Amino acid sequence: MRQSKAPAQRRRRVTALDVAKRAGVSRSAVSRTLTEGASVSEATRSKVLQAAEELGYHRNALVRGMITRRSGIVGVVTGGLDNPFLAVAFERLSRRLQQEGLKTLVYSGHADSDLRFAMPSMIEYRVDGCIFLTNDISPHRAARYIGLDIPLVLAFSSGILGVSPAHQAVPLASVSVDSVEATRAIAHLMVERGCRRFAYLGGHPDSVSNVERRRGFEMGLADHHRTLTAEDNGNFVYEDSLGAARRLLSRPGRPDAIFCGNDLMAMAVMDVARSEFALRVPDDLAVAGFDDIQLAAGAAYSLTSVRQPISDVVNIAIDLLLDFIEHHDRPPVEIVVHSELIRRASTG
Amino acid sequence: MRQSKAPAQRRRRVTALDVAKRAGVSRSAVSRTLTEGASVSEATRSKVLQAAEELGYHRNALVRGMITRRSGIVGVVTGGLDNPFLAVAFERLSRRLQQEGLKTLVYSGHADSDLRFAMPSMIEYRVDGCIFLTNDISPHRAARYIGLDIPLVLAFSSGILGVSPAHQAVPLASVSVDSVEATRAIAHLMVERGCRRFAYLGGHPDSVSNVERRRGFEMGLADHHRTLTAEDNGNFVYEDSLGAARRLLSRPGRPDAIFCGNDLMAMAVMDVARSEFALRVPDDLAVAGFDDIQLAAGAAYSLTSVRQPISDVVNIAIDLLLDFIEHHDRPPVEIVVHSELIRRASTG
DNA sequence: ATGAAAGCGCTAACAG
DNA sequence: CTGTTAGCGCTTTCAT
Repeated sequence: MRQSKAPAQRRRRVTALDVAKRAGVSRSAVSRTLTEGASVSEATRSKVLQAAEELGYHRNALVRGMITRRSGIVGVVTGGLDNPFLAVAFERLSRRLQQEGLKTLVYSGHADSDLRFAMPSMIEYRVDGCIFLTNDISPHRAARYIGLDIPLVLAFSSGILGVSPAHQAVPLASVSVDSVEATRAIAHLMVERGCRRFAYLGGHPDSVSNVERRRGFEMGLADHHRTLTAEDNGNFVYEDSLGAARRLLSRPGRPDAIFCGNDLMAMAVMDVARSEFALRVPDDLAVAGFDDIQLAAGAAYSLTSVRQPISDVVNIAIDLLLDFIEHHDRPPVEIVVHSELIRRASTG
Repeated sequence: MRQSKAPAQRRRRVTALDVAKRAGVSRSAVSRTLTEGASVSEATRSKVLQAAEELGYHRNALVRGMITRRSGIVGVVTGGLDNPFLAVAFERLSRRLQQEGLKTLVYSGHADSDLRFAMPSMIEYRVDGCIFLTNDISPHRAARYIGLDIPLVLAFSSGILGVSPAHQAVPLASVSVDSVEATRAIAHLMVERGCRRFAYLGGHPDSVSNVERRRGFEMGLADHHRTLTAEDNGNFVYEDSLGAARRLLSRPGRPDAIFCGNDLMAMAVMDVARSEFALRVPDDLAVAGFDDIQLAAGAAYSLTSVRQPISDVVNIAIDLLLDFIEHHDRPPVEIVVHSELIRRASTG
């Protein structure tokens, strides 16, 4: 924590004792008045309230948290809010927490390496619980958070699903989206449309979501005895995907169908295909993405995508977390919600 | 704050005293070891460190904050992270704070009404300072935060500029972007292109940014003796702007140039114009936006826009805040940074 | 350089 | 219903 060298010269804030004196009651009376469901007479209550108002008293939640062993703070670990999908999810998440009377303490870290510092810092601030809002956490990293004795829920990322058999199952609570069914359907869509050369443009190779999305697509191809003919990596971001798209489209045996690990990458593919290769979508190239971000529905892209039920995931994750906070010993559960394929013009 | 009815049954965490006992030293020794620049012998230091490691000790930042009167927490009040521009700014902001060793406590609120609860809650958690990351705070609301005795900086929103003369100047520290010059240039661009009927599609009518952006555009028109012929509101979001675009484009005397208060709205206009009115951009309709979000550069829109120097604003705002935190009595300053017009195909 | 002791502001347990 | 009395876990004088 950043501490000044010079002693803090900040004006002392009004304390409960100040209020008590002014109201002519005891500290406890003040405390009780401000505590939901404590027994205080109406007379005392109003005296306290008035004194508090006059003095501009705000009770110190830090101290309160120390005593009650409940800080009222939930840590949210996330990375890449420049991804619109995560940004929307984060917005929903923090709103819901707020609604529950909880504060949101953010830790943003991109790579696994950053995330190493996330938990210690959360523990120092004695968060009541923690939510991981990211789809690029690796199972390996996730495994480190077990037994930290802090309620923890993974949102949009499952602890065990889609992981290579070599990995141990990771008993972390999580709420994830089943992407296999929908991405499989995308492959079917493309095959039935007559596409012949299929490419996958992915993100961080060993992230659970990437692995799963790719797998679903491949399964769908396999259903029709097809396979991936090309693959590249756009790191889940628009910029990097421009180059990847160029590589993909410059290959001999250019793909006529590209499934992308998220919408941003799909949009990059469409932009490059249309403007640099004069390809028509979907006639020359079918494209599909994942996330169904807002602009995917717009006429410019009209992108076939997979919609994740953001609110559902967020709400379930929080319900789970709240339950963990109340009952510290609940065994972790893995919840999977379904995604929805949204067919649009980009796949015909 | 959410408090359980049942007493917290959470396992007691390791305390400094536990560590002290194990290391065979006093609490103070532990405290010193963990405090930057305190005098401890190397021998003591390592004993403490080892004991702490073995016990899994994490010092309680809440308590520390209570004593030092420095929580190490900065409150960030923001609304609408579904706006990609703000999401990116938020990401940058929280990263920089992290880098400074500070924690980020978020409050998300959309309307002014929500924001009413922001500050009390920040004060309860004894944040060291507060940053307002929003461009739709009204001066009226901003005025309420003066004299709260908490370091406060407005980012992307100025306290006094662009406000009707009726409003008093508001002495709040702020870092804002000068939009007038660039939006004025947009008007010039459109006029010189031969456009004749100019519309403005705006956001929350009395937000400072909306007022300013519109004003700059009007000034630019006035420079050529033109005026706005139409105006509508899309609330700074894509969805709402679809309807607004339809209204605007259905009018008799359809505009042939539309300047939008942000890129999302401009994209909605382009989508509607192309797909529903068969208009070509820029030939039949010139469009420009504001923010220069990532997809504005993409081939699909190639949108003329105004780039705000996000990192600069964020960094300056934090520098300012840190300074306020150290020197509580600094007079508030208003810093204005320049924006940059990015010309793209949407205006020819 | 180190330990003892005194709080920080609050809640909780206990008598009344 | 109320006030008194203990702490919560830590930093910080103050002696040593």
